[in-house]
Amino acid sequence: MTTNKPRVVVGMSGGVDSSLTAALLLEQGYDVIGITMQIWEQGNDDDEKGCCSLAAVGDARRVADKLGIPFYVVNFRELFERKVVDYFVAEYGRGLTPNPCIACNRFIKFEALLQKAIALGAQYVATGHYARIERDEERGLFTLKKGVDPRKDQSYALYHLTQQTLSHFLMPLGTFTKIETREMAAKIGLAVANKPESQEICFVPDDDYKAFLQERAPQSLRPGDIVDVDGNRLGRHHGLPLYTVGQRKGLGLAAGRPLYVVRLEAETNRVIVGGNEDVFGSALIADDLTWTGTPITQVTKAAAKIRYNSQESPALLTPLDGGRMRIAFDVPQRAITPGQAVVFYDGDFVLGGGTIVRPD
RNA sequence: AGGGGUGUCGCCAAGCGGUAAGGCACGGGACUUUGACUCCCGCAUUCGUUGGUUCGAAUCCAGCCACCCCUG
Repeated sequence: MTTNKPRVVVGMSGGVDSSLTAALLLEQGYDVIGITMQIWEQGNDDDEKGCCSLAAVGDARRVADKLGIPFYVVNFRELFERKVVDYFVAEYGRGLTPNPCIACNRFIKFEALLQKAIALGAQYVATGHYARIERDEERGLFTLKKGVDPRKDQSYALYHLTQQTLSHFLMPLGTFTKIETREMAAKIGLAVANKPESQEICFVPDDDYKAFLQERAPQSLRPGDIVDVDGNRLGRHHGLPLYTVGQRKGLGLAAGRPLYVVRLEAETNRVIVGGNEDVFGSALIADDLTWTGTPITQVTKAAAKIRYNSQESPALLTPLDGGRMRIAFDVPQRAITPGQAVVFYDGDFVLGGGTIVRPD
């Protein structure tokens, strides 16, 4: 009954990506086990969304059955609530803008799911992310690279991967484009081949995070002043968590020209607004740094990416005391947002990243 | 109480006799494994009000109303 085939646990969400991942690894000769993580109670289970939607257990199970692989459902609800949801709410409460997907990857997939896999006798965990994990034999290191499909590259959200975790992860879709994924999925007859892309925050109902905070942390929504960069009081806001740097919609201010959030001032509970030109900054301070390989300990040129949906940009990285890093961009960046992640690249390689503390 | 000015979409604002620009805000959609940005679409049968002139008025005339300024 036992074989020499390496065993891999595939995190199956019920979507095309993770489904094809399982199929591909099976084809490559792995001993594949499918696992769907239960992370949140979802009221409306006909609403498919999120990379890890509980609602999709049915789809995941059907794919597993079709592939003929063992399938399990694990309950990570408590952990998810603590590591992702609580973090999400707390960050907003501090006037920051969190990225829950990154926290989920870091604590749920890279830690909890991996532990589960090991407990099941697997050496690997595989996900349907569009990123490449390769082995650099010369240096004896694992590397994390961008996915080859520039439109789908998800390496940014994976920067918390380290040598330790990289050695246990497989992301076979990194060398394919989304189009190819769908074609392959259709070719082998996966019913989920044409499921729509996941999006929005998986644990927030109706894509309305503001209503979610309203219900879950109403005490964090304290009204305050909206002030322009010169200190003129322009209006009132309904609570800092409802806004983020660079935001235009929702201010309700008719100034003849668009106004954007320049920064959130937690100490005074004020939202500072200005013109688009006021939203640009050329440097930032980051902390909570992690590295995929060798840490950067001296001034280094690299490319840095400020948010999921943006291009990385050339910058000078300067290590500071206290585990911090100063990132100075060659070209000013729009809406440097505290709480978001900054990820460092060398070409296609992810070097590591950190959390944006503030513009500098 | 006199004199002057102004009243066009939630805000700002074109229009000056020929059948309501635009910006902001707002709503919807697209994009998107976070929040944003961006893009696309929508958004006054009606111009303070009542009459009048005219083939035809937001645009001309008169009364009324409201607000603003000045003088008392």
